[in-house]
Amino acid sequence: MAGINRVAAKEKFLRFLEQKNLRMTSQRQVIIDTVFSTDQHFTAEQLLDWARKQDQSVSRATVYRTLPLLTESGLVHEMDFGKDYKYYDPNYADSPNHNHLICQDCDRIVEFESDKIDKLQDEISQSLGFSLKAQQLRLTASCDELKRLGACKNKAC
Amino acid sequence: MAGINRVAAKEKFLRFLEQKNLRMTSQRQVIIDTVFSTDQHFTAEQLLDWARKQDQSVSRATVYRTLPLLTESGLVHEMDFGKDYKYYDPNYADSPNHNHLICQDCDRIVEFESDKIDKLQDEISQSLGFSLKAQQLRLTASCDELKRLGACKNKAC
DNA sequence: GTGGGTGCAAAGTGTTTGCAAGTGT
DNA sequence: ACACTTGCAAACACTTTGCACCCAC
Repeated sequence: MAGINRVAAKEKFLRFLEQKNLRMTSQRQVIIDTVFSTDQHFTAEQLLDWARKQDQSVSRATVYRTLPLLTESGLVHEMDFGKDYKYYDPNYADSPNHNHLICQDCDRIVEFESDKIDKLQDEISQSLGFSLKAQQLRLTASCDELKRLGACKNKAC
Repeated sequence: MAGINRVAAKEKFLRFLEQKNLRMTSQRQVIIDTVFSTDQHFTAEQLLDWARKQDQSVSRATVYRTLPLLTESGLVHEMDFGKDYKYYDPNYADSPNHNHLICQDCDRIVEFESDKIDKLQDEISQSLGFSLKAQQLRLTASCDELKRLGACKNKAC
């Protein structure tokens, strides 16, 4: 499903820039092209690599300066997967409420949604006297396939 | 409820050290005393401050070297609240399954538990082919009291 | 006595920023 | 033209580490 709403996302980002009186530059173009042509989670450094394959002139500084714009526009979310660097998730344009399961065996990240959990989160927030604004649910799990077969179809198992 | 299981936690940590052939030193003593006499979340730097009030000789290096031991022992959990530094939560000894709601208005952190959510998380992991090992749920919310009264009984509202 | 522990300061690592030059509108 | 942007490299902030001395067992 890589970048199924790529065009829509890019347009939305353009509107975001306009509304904040910011400019579309060739570097930003390359960066958002890169971001919205994948559905993988990525780090700043990965994004820099990818973008540079398309345009050598993109600098680390510009990547780091563009990422906050992307998160502020809501098209990309900053994620913590327990590592020392931030991950960015470009799939919130398509599925604004999704959650993550990280396999501790193979580092695979599975995205999932659950209306039931969403509902419970809302109820809990209300009962504590708050209005829910955002949520982040991260499950860490181990791969049944690995345990059963001694290997799974992913990376490092 | 600050440190209700303080003694138990300290004993458990002692056993953890023994089992790994590590030693109890006066600095470690001070650090764990400090950790288990609060139920607040804290940063490394805060812990250093607190510990130094009790014993000037505790160094930043020792704090940073002790924290991984505390997390490895399971008595303290490393938390990400979206800041640039790690937070540590000493309440997992008492409530191993709790979750967090962070108020975006006043930065208050509320801990809560939910059997229903725990159960759903297990079901979802199973259905995806994994066995749940750990979970982290973080709700970001805004304070109803603030909205209604223009102020809430906490810090910065 | 020996192997782990400590404090100090230097080194790391991911990220941010000041500056002078460049560029979209 | 003006204000926003860029690349570069230096600066940052938090955390980790090498080393010589110290101390718990």
